[in-house]
Amino acid sequence: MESTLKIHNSLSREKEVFKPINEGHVGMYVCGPTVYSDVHLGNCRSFTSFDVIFRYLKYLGYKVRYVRNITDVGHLEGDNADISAEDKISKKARLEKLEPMEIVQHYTNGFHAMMRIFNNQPPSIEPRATGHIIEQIEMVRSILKSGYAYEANGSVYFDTIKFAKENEVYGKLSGRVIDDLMAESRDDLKNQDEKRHPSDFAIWIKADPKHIMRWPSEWSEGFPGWHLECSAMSTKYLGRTFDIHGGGSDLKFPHHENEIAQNYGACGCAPANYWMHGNMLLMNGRKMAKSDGNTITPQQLFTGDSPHISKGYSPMVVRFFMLQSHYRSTLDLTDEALQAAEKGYRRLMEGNKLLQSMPHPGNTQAGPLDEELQQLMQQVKAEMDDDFNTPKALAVLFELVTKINSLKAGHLPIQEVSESTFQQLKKTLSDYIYEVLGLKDEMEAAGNGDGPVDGLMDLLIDIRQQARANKDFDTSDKIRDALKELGIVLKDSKEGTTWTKG
RNA sequence: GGUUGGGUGGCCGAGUGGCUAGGCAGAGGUCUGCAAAACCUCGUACGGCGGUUCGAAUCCGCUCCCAACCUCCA
Repeated sequence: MESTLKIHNSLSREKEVFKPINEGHVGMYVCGPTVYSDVHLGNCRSFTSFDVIFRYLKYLGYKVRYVRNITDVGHLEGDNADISAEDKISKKARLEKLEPMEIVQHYTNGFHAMMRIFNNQPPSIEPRATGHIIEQIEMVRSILKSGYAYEANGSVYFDTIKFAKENEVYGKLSGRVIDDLMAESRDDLKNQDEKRHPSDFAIWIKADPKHIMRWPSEWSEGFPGWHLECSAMSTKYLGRTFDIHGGGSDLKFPHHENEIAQNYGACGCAPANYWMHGNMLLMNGRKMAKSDGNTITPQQLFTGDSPHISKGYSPMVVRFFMLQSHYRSTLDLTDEALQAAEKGYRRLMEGNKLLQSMPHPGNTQAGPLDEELQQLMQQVKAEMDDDFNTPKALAVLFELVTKINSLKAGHLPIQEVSESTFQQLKKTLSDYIYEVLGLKDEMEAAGNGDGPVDGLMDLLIDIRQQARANKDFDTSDKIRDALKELGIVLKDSKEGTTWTKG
């Protein structure tokens, strides 16, 4: 497979030509959610970005194994979390008087439901940390064996200083300066006296007596540290070194940096060739934060039940809104921007619908327009090949929509468009909109539905046409206005009248 | 304080050393019974100050501001 795909690699901070380890196959690991609360809208953006990446890789013909984990143990509360902190799931379970696995199940279900609402495809494998305790213990053993970890009071810590001294890789991804790291004195340890150095992190944590989640091991009854699950599960399902590792940019440090250290520590090799990081979602130019009220849940966004927005926006409008920015840029969520996205989304979908309903007249001869269309279609792919540039790809799709509308209106000569280009255009547009970008048509289409509505609409349109023919504009406008009240918009054209919802 | 990434027209958002991004909003026009939709035309935008260059929003330096992560303080 000749690949022209370029991916921005966070490790090199440059766009690199994508070369998979196994020709035609891609192994991709994306850090999934810690299921201790409802999905955050920012997470939805991140997973949507990787969904499009997953979709496009498949569109290119790759056989993709997409692994996205569920973290259901090990992620600790608080900053610089360690032995003194509490596991997020465990804490929630204690507060709500539920089994930890009830918490996990509840929020996993919610997460899945939300992914479906955003039309994100499920990953190929979705492993859970608690389902891979054995693999994680195995990995702790390997790291201990290679000398990059030490045991203290039943917990096991990764020795970052030793690792950093002996390997060039620590800090490379996040740009940490190792000298600064080492310069931190032992006085910084405070009550983390089990650690030899502040930057060391736990890979196995001895459970204190009141901790609910615990598994036996040779070091203690305890649980694995956060970061370890991803190292263990990516290795298990994708191999020691695989193609793409993704996640939100907030995971670069410490999570991904430590993951890399663990994998090197366990097998002496890099986990992934390409690291990809999505950027954050802002609202009104500031970060979303519950503390100052600058936050909105996906549900509120859909219903409009929030002081930050004037109305509800459908999931596909939100998805389209996200796709209009590049995954590596921050995206500012504002009411105005969402309104613009809603109109843009509809314009795109209407354009495609119109195209799909247009017949080719036959007897045409390819002219300049034919070539122009061919060029635009190639450009869509070129934009996606350039580090999944969805905003540029969309811009080109909009140029095609303008052409389509002009063809329909007779402003552009359809005689210049060959049958094969026309069919190709139909396929390209719908492939990109539905398969690659993962948009869905939320508007009920006219004409191809079932049930009595279509018949009723035909009748109303017919009555209105007659009224117009009789210059009875009171009646015709009454029909149009009343339908508009019901959310149905009539569109008149030379060929007749069509209708759309919304 | 450190690391990383940003500051683009009314809003969102691409991009690039000289050639139209795109969407939305706005102005004018075409079409229409009137609208809507659609099409055509229109905006001398690139945080600030210097520098390099024939030419910079795009490269360099300084400065201000924003965000994420980390650190410090509490």
